[in-house]
Amino acid sequence: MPEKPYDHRAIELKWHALWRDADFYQAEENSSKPKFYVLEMLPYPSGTLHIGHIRNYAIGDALARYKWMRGFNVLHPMGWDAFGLPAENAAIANRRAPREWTLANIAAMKKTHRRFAFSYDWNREVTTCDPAYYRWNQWFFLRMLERGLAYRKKALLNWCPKCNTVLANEQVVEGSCWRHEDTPVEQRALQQWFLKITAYADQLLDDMATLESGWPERVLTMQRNWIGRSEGAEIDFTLAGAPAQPIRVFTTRVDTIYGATCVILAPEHPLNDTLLDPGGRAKAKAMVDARSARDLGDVEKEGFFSGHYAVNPYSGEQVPIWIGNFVLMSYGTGAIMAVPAHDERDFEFCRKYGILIRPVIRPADGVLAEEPGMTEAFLDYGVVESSGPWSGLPSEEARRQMAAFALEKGFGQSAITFRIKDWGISRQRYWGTPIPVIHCPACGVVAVPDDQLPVLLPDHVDIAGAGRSPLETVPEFVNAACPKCGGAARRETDTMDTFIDSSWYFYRYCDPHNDRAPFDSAKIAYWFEIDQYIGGVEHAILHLIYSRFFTKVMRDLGLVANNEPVRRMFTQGMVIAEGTKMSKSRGNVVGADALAEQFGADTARMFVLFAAPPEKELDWRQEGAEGIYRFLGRVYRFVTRNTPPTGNTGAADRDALRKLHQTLRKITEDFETRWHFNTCIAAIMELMNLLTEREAAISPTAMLEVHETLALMLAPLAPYLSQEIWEELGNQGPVFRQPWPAYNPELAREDEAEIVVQVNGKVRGRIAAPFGAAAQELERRALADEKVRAAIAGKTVVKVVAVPDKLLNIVAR
RNA sequence: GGCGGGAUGGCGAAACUGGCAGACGCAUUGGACUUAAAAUCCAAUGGACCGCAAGGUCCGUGUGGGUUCAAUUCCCACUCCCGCUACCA
Repeated sequence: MPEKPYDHRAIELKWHALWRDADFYQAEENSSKPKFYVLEMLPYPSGTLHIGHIRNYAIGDALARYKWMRGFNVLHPMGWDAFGLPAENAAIANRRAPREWTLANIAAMKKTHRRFAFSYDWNREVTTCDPAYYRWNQWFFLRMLERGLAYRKKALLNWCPKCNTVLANEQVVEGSCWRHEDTPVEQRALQQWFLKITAYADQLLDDMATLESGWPERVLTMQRNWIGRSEGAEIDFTLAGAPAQPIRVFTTRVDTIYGATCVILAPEHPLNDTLLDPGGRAKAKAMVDARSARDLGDVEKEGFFSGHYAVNPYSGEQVPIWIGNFVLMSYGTGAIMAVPAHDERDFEFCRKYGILIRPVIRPADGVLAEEPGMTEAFLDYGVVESSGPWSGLPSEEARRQMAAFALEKGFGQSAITFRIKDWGISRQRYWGTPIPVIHCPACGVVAVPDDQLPVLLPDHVDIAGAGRSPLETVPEFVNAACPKCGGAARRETDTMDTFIDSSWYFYRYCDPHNDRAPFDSAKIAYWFEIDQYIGGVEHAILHLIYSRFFTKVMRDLGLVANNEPVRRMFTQGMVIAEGTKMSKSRGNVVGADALAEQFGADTARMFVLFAAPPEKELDWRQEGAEGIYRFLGRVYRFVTRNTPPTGNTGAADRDALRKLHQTLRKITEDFETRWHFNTCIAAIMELMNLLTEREAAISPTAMLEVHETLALMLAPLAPYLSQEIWEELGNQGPVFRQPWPAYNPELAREDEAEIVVQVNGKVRGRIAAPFGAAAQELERRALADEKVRAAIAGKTVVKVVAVPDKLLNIVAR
C-alpha cells in the first residue's frame, strides 16, 4: 500500500462533519466511574479566539481526553463571561445592541471552538448574560443581603472625566483611565453596594493551608499579600484639652509607643473638619486631590502641623498632631502614631520637618541609638528602654503586656487589620446584572422578592448617556411598585460587577438547566471540588479570591458541602508572538481561525504544547509550527504506507517495541505528574525517528501494535489525526474512547546497562554491563578499556565511585 | 522598595533525585529526487585548537567564589531580564 499525502484540511473537514452532532463528551450522571472535573477559565466573548486561548484549552483538553481514556467520568464544560464593558463600547462605536453584539461573538467563537474539536460538553454551556443565569446572581445577592453580607455605603469611586463614567479598579492603569492614558482618574463619592468579603478574611487566609499541595505557591503568596493580615493594637490618643475626643491609631509596634513623637492623620481624616482652620482644610483637600491623580510610585512625603496636640495614654506626654499625605485613610484607622526612631517612613517624615526623634528600642545585644546622629530607623525587635514600667522587656513581651494594659484601662486593645477591603460591586453601567432592590420613599431599600426574579435587563437602552447609570433613562425599568407597601418606588439602576458572574459559574455547569435553584446540591456533592482548574496567572487574586469567597458563603447557606472550589490550580504561561508581547495595538495577535486555516487544528494545538512547558512563557513562531506540521505528516505517511518487511525482523521488533513502550511510559508518567507535554512530544518524535530508520525490518505483527499505539497516544494531543489513522488501521468508533494503552515494563527494559566511565570526572569511555553488576566487576571491565588505561597511566588509583547501572568514576593521582 | 520567576548553541528548549550538558524541534549548510521549483528524504551543525584521515585535546550552562570523586543542579556574594505589588503603620 503506497503512503498517502497528509491532507490536514480534508481530514479535519471530514471528522468535523462526522462529529458535529455527536455527543462524545457528555459527562455521565449517576456514573459508577470515578469522576474528574477539569475546567479552563471561561473567556470573554470578544469575537475571536487567539493563540492564548488555544494554549489554555489545549492543555485542558489533553488532560480531559487522557482522563477519559483512563476510565474517568470527565466533566469538561465551557461557557461565556458575557457581561462587561467592551460590549457597551462596541455598541457605542457600531450602533449595535450589546446583546446582539455579544451573541454574535459567541456564535463566531463557538464555530472556532468546534473547529478545534476541544472535548467540551456543550450541553452544559453557560452564558452569563442569559437571564436564566443572572437571575441566580440576583438570588445570591438577596441571600447575602438577608445575612448582612451585602450592604450599601458611600464610597469613593474612580471617575474618568473624558468617558464621563465610573471605572472599575481594574480599569485604572497607573492612575489613569485605560482608554485615556493621559487622563488621571478622579475620586467621586457615590452610594454603592458592597459584599462583606472581609467577614471571611480569616477563613480565606487560613484555608490556604489546605490548598498548598495543589496550588502554585506564588498564587497563594499573592493572595496572602492581598488579604494582608496584620496583628497589632488600636490605641486611643486624646486631643489635648478635649479628653472626650479620642484619636484612634493602629500600630503593630505598641512596644515603641514611648518613642511616638507625633500623631499623623490622613488628609481625608474626618477629624480634620473640626481640627483644621479653613487654610488647613484647603491644604488637606489639595493633598487628597494630588494623591488621586497619581496614586503610584514614590511620592515625596508632605505634611503640616495642625496646631493641636494629642496625649499619649501611656506616658501622658503631649505630642503634635500633623497631617501627612502618606497616611492612608483606607488602611487601619486613618491615623498613625509616628515613631521615627523605629519606622522608616516616620523617620523620613520627621527628619524632613525637624520633629523629635527618640529611640526606645535597643538591639538585644547592643546599646540604644544616640540622637541626634541617627541616619536610619532601627526596625528590628529588641529590648524596650526609656518606657516607664515596661523598660527592660523584650519587644514581643512588651507588645503583649502593653496591649493588655490598654484593654484594662479602656483606651485600646489588640487588633487585627486586613488589607483586603469589602468588595464594591456597583457599576454605573448598562451591560451587567441588575441589582435586585427597590428604593421606596416610605420603606427604604426593599429586596425584590424571589418570585419576581429575574429582574430583567431591558433591551433598547441608550447607553451613551453622560455620567449616570444608563438604566436611569428607562422609565419602565426605573418605575416600580414597592414590594412592601405597593407605593411608587424606584428600582436600583446600578448593575453588578461581572466578577460576580465568574465567582460561581463552575457550579452551574453541574446543573445548567435548573430553573428552581442555582443548582441541585446533590450534583455539586458528586462533582466538587474541581479536580483541575487551568487559567492565566493574571486572575491569581481577583477572580480566584472572589470564587473562594462565594464558595464559603454558599457553604454557610447550606448549598454546598465543600469548603473550597478548586482542589488543584494550574497557571499557564503567557503567549508572546515572534519575541514581542501580543496586543491589538501592535497588530500581532495570532488568531485561532488563521491558525486552523493555515496549519490545521492538530498542528496549532500540538505546537503550543511543544514549544515550551505549559507553565512557562511561550513564543509563537511560524517556523516552529511548520515543524510540527511536518512531524504530523511523517506520522500519517508512516502509518498509511505498509511496506513488507525484509530480512531478519527479530532485532528490529525488539528495538521498535522497546522504544514504543519507553515512550508510552514517559507520556503516562507525565500526564500523571508534571504535564511537560513538550518533552512528551519530543519523545514521540524520537520514537518516529527510530521507527522510520528500522521500518523495513519490522514484522507486520509488531508494526500493527506500533501503529495502533501511536494513534492512541496521540489522541489527547492531535485528535483529528489520531482518529483518522485509527480508522485507516481498520478500527471503528472514536479513538479517544479507547482505553489508554498500558506500557509493558518488560518490553520497555533495556537488555543491559550502559556505564559511563570517568577518570577524574571526565568521560573516557563507556562499557556495557548487566543490570545490578557489582562495583568491582564494573571496575574490572572499565580497566580493560584502552582509553581508560591510557588516562590513568602513570597515576595511582585513589578511589573509585560507582553509581549502579549508570556511572563509574576512577579517581587517580 | 517588597514578593515571585528567570538567564543553557544562531533560535525555542532538554537534562525530573548532584552522575554523559545541548534530547527534540527550528534555522542554516551540503547532498539525493526533479527539466525546474515546492514537497519529501539523507547528512552536518556549541566554541577553539591538533590531524591528510580515522580520530584527538582543551574550553563551555549570566558573573565571582565555595562544597564534592563529580555542580546547569547545592551554598555564599553579585549583575541583568520579566511578572505582580506598591508609603499597609
